Amino acid sequence: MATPARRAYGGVPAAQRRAQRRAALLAAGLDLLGTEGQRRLTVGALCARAGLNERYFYESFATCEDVLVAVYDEVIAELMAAIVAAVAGAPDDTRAKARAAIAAAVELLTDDARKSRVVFVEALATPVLSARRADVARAFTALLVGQAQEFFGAETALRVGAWGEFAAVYLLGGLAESMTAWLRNDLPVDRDELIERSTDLFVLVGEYVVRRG
Amino acid sequence: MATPARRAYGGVPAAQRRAQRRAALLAAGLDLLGTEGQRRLTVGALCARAGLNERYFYESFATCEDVLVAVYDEVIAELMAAIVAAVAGAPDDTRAKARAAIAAAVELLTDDARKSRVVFVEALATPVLSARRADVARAFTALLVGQAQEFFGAETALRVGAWGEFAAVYLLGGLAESMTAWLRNDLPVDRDELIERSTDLFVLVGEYVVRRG
DNA sequence: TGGATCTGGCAAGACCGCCTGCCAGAATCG
DNA sequence: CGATTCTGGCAGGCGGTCTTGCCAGATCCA
Repeated sequence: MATPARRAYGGVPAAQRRAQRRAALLAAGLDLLGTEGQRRLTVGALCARAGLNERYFYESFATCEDVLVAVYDEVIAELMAAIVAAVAGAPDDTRAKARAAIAAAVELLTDDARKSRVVFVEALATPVLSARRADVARAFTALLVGQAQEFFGAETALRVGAWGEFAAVYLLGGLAESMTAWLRNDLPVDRDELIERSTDLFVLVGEYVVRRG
Repeated sequence: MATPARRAYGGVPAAQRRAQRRAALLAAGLDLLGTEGQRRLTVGALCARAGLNERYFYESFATCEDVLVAVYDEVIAELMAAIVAAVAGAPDDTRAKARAAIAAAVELLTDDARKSRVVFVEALATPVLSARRADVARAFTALLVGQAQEFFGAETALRVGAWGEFAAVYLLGGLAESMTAWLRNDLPVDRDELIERSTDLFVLVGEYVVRRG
């Protein structure tokens, strides 16, 4: 902007108006990305859905890719926070912790199909996001392995090593695929069964890895 | 074409030339889709990579989406054929059959990273392909459930039902995620271990479903 | 050899998205 | 009130893609 915002307008200070516009763009970004997909995430569509003039796009972002990244990071942060909170609030028991984490993820991502599309579909296809998704996958794998170590003890953890990481990747991939299949109505179970049976598989595989590692 | 091909040229009959051009476009399509992604799959790029004039695109396809679908179908057909052949040639034993199928899929998709990208990435993001991918996922799930029924018997299969389908989706999702993680060098195992450990998990989950179904 | 067909190259017109710049009206501050 | 700033709308140059049409040279068939 040639003339940076300084003055209050409509009783709202300049900094807050900027923040509101940025938030409106992000909300529009989640909407577009989660329904139409990355191909339709254009400056024009974004501003039209946000009810803003195109000029204001460049006030908050330089390119559409920046919006892509910001939307993705927002959803991932929300997901991480929900999982961490759920695990912290669950009873001190392997299965209860696992169930709480799975339930938090499933509920967040199936309550809002846009978020699930962002995480499971759009994150893969765009170059900028795929690198980020790899980081996220590593983080979730580490989180899962770390949780398992807390319950099975550090000595067993040492034995587990690559096997544990491999199993964690499998479980996360299976959870992702089962969520997308469920959202397509391709899994003849209700959401509670989805959570319960996923927990069963997490526990089964976790115990198997410890036993055999 | 205003004047349909009739005459031989360069010693090659018209129908064969058409088929060669179509095949060249499909090869270019796999190349572009598997490296650059759907965004770069344009008429111009396709014909440039195929060494053809843009006019010839419309001889074999009406839109770029048609190329997308043809490339995807080709890869899936190849994958299905490799799996079916591997299963048919394997010893009559649960684990051997499972291992053969997994090895065939892993080898085909990791030998050619373009195919893995088409199947695991591009198939999700494009509307035309995502519907197709859902069909493919159902087919693979049915194939896996069917194979399991052959070994555990029809009576147990009846008990298994939705549980078996759910577990099959999980295993296929896990296999997909582990392959993409392996291709990113995020799994500290070699390809034989990837196959062997995947087989372990398939057998583990399969037996669990039958036991508990 | 002459006419028909095949081939690659090219360009034009249309559409779409990007990004900048200009404008008039509304709201604010001194 | 007057000057400044904020706001939405819009137009235009730029680049990319699509699709059709034309052309000249190469090749084939009669």
